[in-house]
Amino acid sequence: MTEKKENILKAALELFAQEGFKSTSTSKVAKRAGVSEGLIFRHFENKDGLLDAIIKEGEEKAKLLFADIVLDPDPKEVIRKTLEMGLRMIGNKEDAEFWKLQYKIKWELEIYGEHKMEPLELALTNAFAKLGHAHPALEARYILVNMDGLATRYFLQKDFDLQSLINFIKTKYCI
Amino acid sequence: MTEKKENILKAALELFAQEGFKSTSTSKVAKRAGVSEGLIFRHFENKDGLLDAIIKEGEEKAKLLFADIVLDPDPKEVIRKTLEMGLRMIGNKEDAEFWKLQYKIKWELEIYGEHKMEPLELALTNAFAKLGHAHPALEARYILVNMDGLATRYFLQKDFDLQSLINFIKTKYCI
Amino acid sequence: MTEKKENILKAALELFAQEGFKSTSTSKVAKRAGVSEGLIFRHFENKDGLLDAIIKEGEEKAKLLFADIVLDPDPKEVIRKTLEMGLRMIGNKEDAEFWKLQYKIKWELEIYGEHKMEPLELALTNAFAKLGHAHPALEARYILVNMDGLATRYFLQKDFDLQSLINFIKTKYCI
Amino acid sequence: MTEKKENILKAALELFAQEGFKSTSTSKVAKRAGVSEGLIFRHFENKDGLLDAIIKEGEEKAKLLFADIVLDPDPKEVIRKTLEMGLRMIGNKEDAEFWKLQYKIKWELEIYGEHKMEPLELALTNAFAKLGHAHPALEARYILVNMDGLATRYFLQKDFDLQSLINFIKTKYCI
DNA sequence: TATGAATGAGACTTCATTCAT
DNA sequence: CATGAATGAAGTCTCATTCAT
Repeated sequence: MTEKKENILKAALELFAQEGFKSTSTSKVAKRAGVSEGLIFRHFENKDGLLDAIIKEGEEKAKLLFADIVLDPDPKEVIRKTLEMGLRMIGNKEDAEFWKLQYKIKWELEIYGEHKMEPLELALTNAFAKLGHAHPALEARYILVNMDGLATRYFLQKDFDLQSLINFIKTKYCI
Repeated sequence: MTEKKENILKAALELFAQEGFKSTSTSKVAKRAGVSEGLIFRHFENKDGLLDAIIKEGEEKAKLLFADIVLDPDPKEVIRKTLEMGLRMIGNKEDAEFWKLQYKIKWELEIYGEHKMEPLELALTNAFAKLGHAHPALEARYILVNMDGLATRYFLQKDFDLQSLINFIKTKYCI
Repeated sequence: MTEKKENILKAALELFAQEGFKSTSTSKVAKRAGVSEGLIFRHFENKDGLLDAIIKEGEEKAKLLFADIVLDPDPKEVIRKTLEMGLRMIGNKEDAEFWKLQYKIKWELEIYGEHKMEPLELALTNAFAKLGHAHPALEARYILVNMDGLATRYFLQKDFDLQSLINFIKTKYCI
Repeated sequence: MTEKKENILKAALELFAQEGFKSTSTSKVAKRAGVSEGLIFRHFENKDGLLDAIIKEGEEKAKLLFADIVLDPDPKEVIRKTLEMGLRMIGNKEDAEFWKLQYKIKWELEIYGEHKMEPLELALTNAFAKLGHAHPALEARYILVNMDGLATRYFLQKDFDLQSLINFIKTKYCI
């Protein structure tokens, strides 16, 4: 991957996350990447191809993040790590941008990509079962739905206090 | 409000909800509304004005919905009604479209409109306080964050079972 | 048909005939027509649509031209008119442009449109049969192939003397 | 001439003949030739240079073809060979492509290259004179115009029966 | 000789908006 | 109130050509 190609990906990620996919013109991306507009098409064929490349990169990131949670044998840890996933997602500016884009894209393109969450949901179901909960599958889904709610708020509500709400939720799960 | 003006609003609501604001051209709106393109601008000045009109209509709807909840003196009822709000939102096709649009717009324009939720959050805080919860404000926020998560899933995940998850949450609040 | 729409058709005909379809940009057409580029697409949807419109106009013209020949009961007249068709095609600048375009398009798009010639070929076959020729169908085809050759030369060879060659051919058919 | 240079010429000939000069991008040529795009410019300077090279090759081929006709002392043979030239042009796929390109180029660039035909026209004039025709120059031109008509039909009309029409023309010249 | 990344100009097309009717 | 022709800016994408390697 050449440096310019990486610049394009980075610029596109930033702009798509800030202004949305449709609202970001390829010329804006090129300008921010310090690159001729044509180069975008040489490397990614399409504007859609550029988006795909970003999403693909995202799936890799998500896999890594999930792997650490899913493979933990301690059920309490699985739950704790899931809840803290949100905080890790926004640890640095680049990560935050990346995850914000994931949600923006979901809404703009209306694809949830539930299959990506499946391993995590299964691991959580398992964890809740081990801990003796009556409806482990529902508990698992519930906690993940929570994460979507938190993301919605964190990314859209300027002064949203993510940290304290996550702490509060943790107390609910006795963590 | 003339019939044509209403057609425009209806067409715009449908299209904005389906394809997003940016992706919907005024000509598409006009075509679906069975109206000349110019008429949109006579009635709403610009495309943004059309969106504003739709959002404004939305606030009215939301106020009505919230009023019923906020004014209930029974704290358990406040919580129950809040949880069931989601089901009411999607009772008919038009309502579902309307609420889906609200979320799409939020993500596309990145305005959460937290002020609209304030009365409801206060009422919930109050309710949890009456019921003796330790952190009524956090409980209130938590439950609303949940609603956003549910909406995210319901609108984006094709086979999401909203009903059973709401029922499950109700049991958590002993309702 | 508004005046501007006609200007577009006229400008496009001229430019397509002079420089070819592919080599003529829509912006050039718009400029020559004294019209905004967007208007071309409002009226004709596509650059291809613009070409189609021109071709369709052409078919009408050709029909009129052929009708006069085909309907003549005198076989000698049918042949004479066919041979002189070439001269009529180039009677004025606009007609010449039009017919030149027809040939340019044929070669650029590789569609001969043989069905358009069928009535004429039949009429000629008939005429040669009446005159007692041994192979009327071949004579008919031969004379039409000649016309294509004449057009090729007339439009591509700067100093080609169409008139005298047509006169010469006429003597071959004793006309 | 290196192998790659020949590949380029071959690919360009094929593509220019199929899709036209303007419609064929240098990148398409490079791809079909299995060569980097830059190499085209190293060998031919520009796209026009590539076309020139192809045309120049064509003139050589035409010279060879004409030489055999022009040098024949028997006037009947000159005429016969001229008439059969068409069939020889399309003997194999590569030849057909080559000659088709010559015509496509003529129409796309509007250069007839009449000088190339001059020797042949003179030889034909001579032949018709020897045979005692009244207007040998016109006869010569007429027969060549016919060839252009035949080429037009053969290359553009899918089901055109070249052979039988050439045979028919031969009978006209008592050959 | 040969590659392939990179460019800049320009192609076709869309779209919000204006305006005469 | 309503139409629809018309515009100009901007959007996505293509392409001949250059250049460092």
